[in-house]
Amino acid sequence: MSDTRRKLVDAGVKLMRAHGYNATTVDAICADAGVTKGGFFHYFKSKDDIAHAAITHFFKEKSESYEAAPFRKLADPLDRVFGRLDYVQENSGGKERLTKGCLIGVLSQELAFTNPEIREMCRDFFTKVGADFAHDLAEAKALHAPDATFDPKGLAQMYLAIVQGSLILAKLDGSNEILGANFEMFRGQLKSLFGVAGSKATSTPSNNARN
Amino acid sequence: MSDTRRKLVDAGVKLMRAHGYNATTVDAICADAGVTKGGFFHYFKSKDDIAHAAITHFFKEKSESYEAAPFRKLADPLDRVFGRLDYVQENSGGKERLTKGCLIGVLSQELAFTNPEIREMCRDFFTKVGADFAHDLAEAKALHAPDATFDPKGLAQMYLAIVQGSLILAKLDGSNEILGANFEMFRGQLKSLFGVAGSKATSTPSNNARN
DNA sequence: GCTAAAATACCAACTAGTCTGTATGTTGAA
DNA sequence: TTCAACATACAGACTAGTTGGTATTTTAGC
Repeated sequence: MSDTRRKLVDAGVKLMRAHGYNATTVDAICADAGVTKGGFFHYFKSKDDIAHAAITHFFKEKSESYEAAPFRKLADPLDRVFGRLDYVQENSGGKERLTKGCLIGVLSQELAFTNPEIREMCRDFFTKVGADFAHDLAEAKALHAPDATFDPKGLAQMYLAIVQGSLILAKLDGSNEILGANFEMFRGQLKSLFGVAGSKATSTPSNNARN
Repeated sequence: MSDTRRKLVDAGVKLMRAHGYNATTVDAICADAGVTKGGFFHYFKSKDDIAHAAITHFFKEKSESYEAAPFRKLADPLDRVFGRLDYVQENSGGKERLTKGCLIGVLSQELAFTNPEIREMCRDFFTKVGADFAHDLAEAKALHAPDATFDPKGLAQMYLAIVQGSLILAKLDGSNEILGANFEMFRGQLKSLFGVAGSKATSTPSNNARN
């Protein structure tokens, strides 16, 4: 893969994450990547095209990151559930001034009603991320709370909404504290649903990251 | 207040809700309102200016709507808590094809890093909506669960995140079902936190709206 | 109560600048 | 010499905002 192309995609992801699709100009992407217009249109046939590439790249990067994350190795699925939340928090910027959001969330808001292709790509992203989490939740339910009535897929959707909503609020505060606070509540809800009294899940090694 | 100005603001709210700030052109607002450019710039000194007016109008409209909502009249604060959720659901579009989101959520995503004034207006909106809900939550806590450890303000923030996050996901689905599902989960969490066994809150007259 | 002046409410056409995308040129490697 | 990988320059469309005007309403003097 060409180095120039990669630079352009990186710049596209970075700028669109921060400012959205419409406010990100091709010139700005070129400037950030250190490439001229000719170089840009050599690799992408339109601005729309680089948005597709940005989403694909963003998804791939996140997938690989989460695939290799420490919580994946935990044997107990419920530990993986809580471990995932810790991991998301650790990788969400922390305390320094927040200057980016979720690319998919931003593009969804801006283009869902006008760009069906991008809408489907965003939908696919959330479907896959949600299904991945739901998988752990279902395993954890089978193991720890087989008689509970909650729906793992519904819980995963709730997780997605909390993340995306928290990121919007975090943008306004310029800090990601809100994500941590909301995750802490979500953990409580999960513990309640899984019948964790506060001993099992809270004492696992991966579940004390508070950033 | 001039009728023309009101038409422009209505068009601005409508178009920005659906497409965001940058994708909404002044010409489009004028066309939707049936006014020419000259008319527009007679009432607003810039595009930025009408965004301010749109936020103010949106906030005022929502405030009045919620101030007059039926749940306000309920005596028990916990009933008001659940009644508010019902009310939000009822007024969030329902089943027909979704063509709008939350103006404040959209503008936050797009402008939080580039337009400090609008960022503060959005922040103010969420602060006030959150405080309003937190007020009921605090009263409900004092009455029903004085020994519980949860923080009403934190719960209200969670509520805001769930709404905003659900609206993003709803845009992708073209339906608001996800908001209903997530609210149902949130109700469960609230019941758990307030120690409602399923009898008290679920049997109140206002808490069975499922749309 | 009438009228002239002034302010308000708008309109149509235009400007200056920005944006995406194209057409054409250059360069270095195979 | 050919071709991929860029660069430069520019065309065409679009956008925010301006200008200069006209119709309508409001105000003020008599």
